[in-house]
Amino acid sequence: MSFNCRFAPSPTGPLHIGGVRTALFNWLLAKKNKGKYFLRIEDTDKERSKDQFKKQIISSLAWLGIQHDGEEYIQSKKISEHISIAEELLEKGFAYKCYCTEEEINDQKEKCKKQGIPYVYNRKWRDAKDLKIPESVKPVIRFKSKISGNTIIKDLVQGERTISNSTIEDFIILRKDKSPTYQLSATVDDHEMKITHVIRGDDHMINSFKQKQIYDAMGWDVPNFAHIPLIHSEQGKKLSKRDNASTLEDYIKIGIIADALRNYLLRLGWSYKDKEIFTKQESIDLFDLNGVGKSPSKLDMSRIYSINETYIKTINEKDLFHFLKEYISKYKTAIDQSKETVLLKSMNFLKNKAKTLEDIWNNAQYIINDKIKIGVDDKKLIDDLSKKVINDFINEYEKISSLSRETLEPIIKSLIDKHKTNFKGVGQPLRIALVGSRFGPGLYDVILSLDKSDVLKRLKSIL
RNA sequence: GGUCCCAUCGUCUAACGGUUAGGACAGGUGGUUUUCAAUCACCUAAUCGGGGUUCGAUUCCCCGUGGGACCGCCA
Repeated sequence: MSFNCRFAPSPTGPLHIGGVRTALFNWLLAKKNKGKYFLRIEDTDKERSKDQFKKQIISSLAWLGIQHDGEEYIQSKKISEHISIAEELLEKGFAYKCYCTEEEINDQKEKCKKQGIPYVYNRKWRDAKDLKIPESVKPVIRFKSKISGNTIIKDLVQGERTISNSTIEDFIILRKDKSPTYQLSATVDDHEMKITHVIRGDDHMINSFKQKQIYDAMGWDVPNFAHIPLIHSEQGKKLSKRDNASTLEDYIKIGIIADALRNYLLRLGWSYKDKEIFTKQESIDLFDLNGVGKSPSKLDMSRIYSINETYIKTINEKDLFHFLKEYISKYKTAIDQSKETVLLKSMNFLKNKAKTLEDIWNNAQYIINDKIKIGVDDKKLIDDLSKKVINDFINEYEKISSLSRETLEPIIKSLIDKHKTNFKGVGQPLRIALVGSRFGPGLYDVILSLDKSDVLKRLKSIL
């Protein structure tokens, strides 16, 4: 059996984290089964579709490492084919022209609302031999939905789903301006693209029942459906654009790395035993629809940070540095080559205190900025004794010919003895002078990462 | 309101009729440490309620309760 999957977003806004997960699941299923994964841009809403969003969707997915097979499929280019299918359905008697005006429909909806009964289009023109066709009204084409019986979909995630056909109205497939609606376009395209597995959000369940009827009418094979539960906000509602941190961009901005987010999204709604960390290859090998749960899951920021931290500490430092550089070039100010060299050498300890790339950036500020800023509270900690300590350190430090942890350690120890204090009494003033804060990387790491002249300059300037 | 659906620690989830209900994140306590972090050890914490079926229900069925999705000439 062949596996053709697709992700079909509409470019009407930035790519949503829920959409990203849908794309991931489609990609995973295709890759696992040696099938194809396609990207289809559903841009038939001319008003709201924007080219910038199309680009953003493609680059976001690329960032995550989800590469689609072939060219992206642009739905708007296929409109004439969609229209001809609508006409075919009309000819074969599976669809009909409806001359109701929008006002007429709205009136009916109003009435139903007042009476508290559910609105269903009254099928006025479904079998309207006796009705006079109004000259002034441009018709829409409606699909003749089944009136009785049930439709069953064997959903790969949800199991067997049944709906009473009477609850599905005669939905519109061609608008009065002759443009196809989603129900038609998506169905025709999925058929044209030979899609075998449609993985999409649970909010599409009803659409699958409608679309199945189009497949049946055309005599086409119905694809397998898998409706995955939605991702909820912390408030427990379907994620909307108003929720913060709901677009991919928001996570990239705070310094989440792609593999970590991919791993997080993978485990949101899917699981494999007790395993938490999956390489990309493992996720392909182990993924299957049986592992997808049925209930919606909430976004958990602390989990994202935690997985990101795991990745930051696990991946090799060269790769990490590469990600950091990419991050800096996008969101921070550029740094020069010599600083980059120091940074690369310092990754091994800068990363230890970081949950995100932004944390690494912050930890590295004392390297990046020649002029360090000392906080007010930290400045207060520099008393006369501190200055004596710093001064003593300078004298000893200047004498050292080869700098290393081994040569530095005896100096610190002797200063602790001399001033009858503890490590904090010596380390804190030095760290403040060097980093600008009493918090920071390990003292030896700091001293060794800076040039000798730089260390002296910083220490002297505080005296 | 109508239709469809979901329900295990705060969160993500494991246990596909038999476990002291497991893991991870978060939270807490303690050890270590060079500040902050990290790390190590330990702890707290869940089967929504009620009925069945069964020798035995987290698991199967029914009814409540709670939550969600959909109800566009948007996709």
